[in-house]
Amino acid sequence: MRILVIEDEHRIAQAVKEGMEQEAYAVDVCYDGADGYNTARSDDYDLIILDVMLPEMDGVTLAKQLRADKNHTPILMLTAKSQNTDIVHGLDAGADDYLAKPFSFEVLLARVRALLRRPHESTPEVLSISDLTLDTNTYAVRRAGKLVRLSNKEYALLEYLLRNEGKVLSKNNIITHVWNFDANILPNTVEVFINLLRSKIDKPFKKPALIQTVRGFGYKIGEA
Amino acid sequence: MRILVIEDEHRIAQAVKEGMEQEAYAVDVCYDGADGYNTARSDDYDLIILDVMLPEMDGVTLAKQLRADKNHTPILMLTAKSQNTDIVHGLDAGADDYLAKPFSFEVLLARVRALLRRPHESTPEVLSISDLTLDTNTYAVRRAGKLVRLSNKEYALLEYLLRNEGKVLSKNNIITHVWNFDANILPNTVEVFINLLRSKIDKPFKKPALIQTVRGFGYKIGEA
DNA sequence: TTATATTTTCAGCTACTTTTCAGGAAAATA
DNA sequence: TATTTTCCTGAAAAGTAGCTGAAAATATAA
Repeated sequence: MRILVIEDEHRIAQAVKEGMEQEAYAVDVCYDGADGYNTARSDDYDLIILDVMLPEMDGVTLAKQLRADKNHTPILMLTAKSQNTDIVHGLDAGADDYLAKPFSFEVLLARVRALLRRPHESTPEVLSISDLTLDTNTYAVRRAGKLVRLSNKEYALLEYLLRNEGKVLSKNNIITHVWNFDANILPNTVEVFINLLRSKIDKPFKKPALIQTVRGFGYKIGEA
Repeated sequence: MRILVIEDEHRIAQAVKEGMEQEAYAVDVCYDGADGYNTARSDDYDLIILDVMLPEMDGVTLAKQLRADKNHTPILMLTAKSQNTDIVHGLDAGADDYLAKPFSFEVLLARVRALLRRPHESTPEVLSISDLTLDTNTYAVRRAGKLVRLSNKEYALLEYLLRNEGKVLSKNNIITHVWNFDANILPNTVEVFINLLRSKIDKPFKKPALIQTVRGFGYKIGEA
């Protein structure tokens, strides 16, 4: 899950970025509206967290522009304490929810999850396929009932695969979604992590492998 | 446990804040209704203490608004002595309890405790797991029957872990819940307090440790 | 005040994670 | 069959998370 944060207060941007990364989201940050608009346009984000007050281009204009471009990425708008009129403009402009500053990280996280859930309406807390389960609450991953210990990146990769079950994901797609777009990662790193995952959830089990290579295109998770 | 106090009389607000912090609650204060509404909306509090008479937005309206937003945080409403009609309006608007000014701190504390207990209805006053117990009334913590002395923060941390038994809590999550959201605390401080707790409730006992590290994700309390 | 306890930061250490590298295997193409 | 491309994989290198003893800062008590 990739999130774009457009916020000129570095302190807040940084806090949001770090917190979200902790939760295994890939986060990019832009510090002004114009930059944010371009980045949002040229990249495929799952959510945009957008401050109203921004240099270069304000949040309301930015949201309007994106919607005019037929970009439907969910937008969570941040408003300063007493800019209640902004809220109206914001929702008007196409934002999907708003949050007044200062906010707690927990609330932000709850809203983000709600927005990310929305399209599928009822994303369950436990993702699963065949006898593999991933519990987003406890971060516990099991295959055939056996608990499997995964590192943060391994977990993020598996979660991304599971959320796109059956779909073939290219290495670049995986890099941009599991890592940040400004992360300078070789495609081979994805191969290595696929390998790590396989050696933990596929190889030890005498069962049909769940992670498939689709030569020339990427990887997918699925049965058979 | 995080409490929001919305009260324009600084003297009272201050007294409540200090008293509650003494009792190991994390307290934030807002001095007018609009500010209070936004803060309550954007933050995940466990209880709101709300004055009826407020500048910008009165308490009854505020409570109604929150309930309309589907915010179910318990509300304890403060009314001036002879505003008995307010009480009716207040409870009508969604307040869970009320208290007439002037009140003694002890009474306030008792009500707060009652309200914090209520949501789960059957939330016991004694939290426990395995042979560890934490009595929210007396603040007594025991492991294997032995009384363990904890400092304020240690207690708050343990209580938070116990109230989320089995769930993995990230360091950021812990910081926002056990400290105030505007607290500038290094993640390492959490590590240090986990260490302090362990040295009091886990290490001295030749038993399986209760506090678990989930590397890359956070901590949880639970058996095995 | 001085002493005492609590809270917070700091610095060093260890183990684990992440990333790169280099060579080899497998599949596709000529 | 040789060549090219893509992927796999073991191992080295670089980077990071978490633990801990101790010091510094802060709060509380005597």
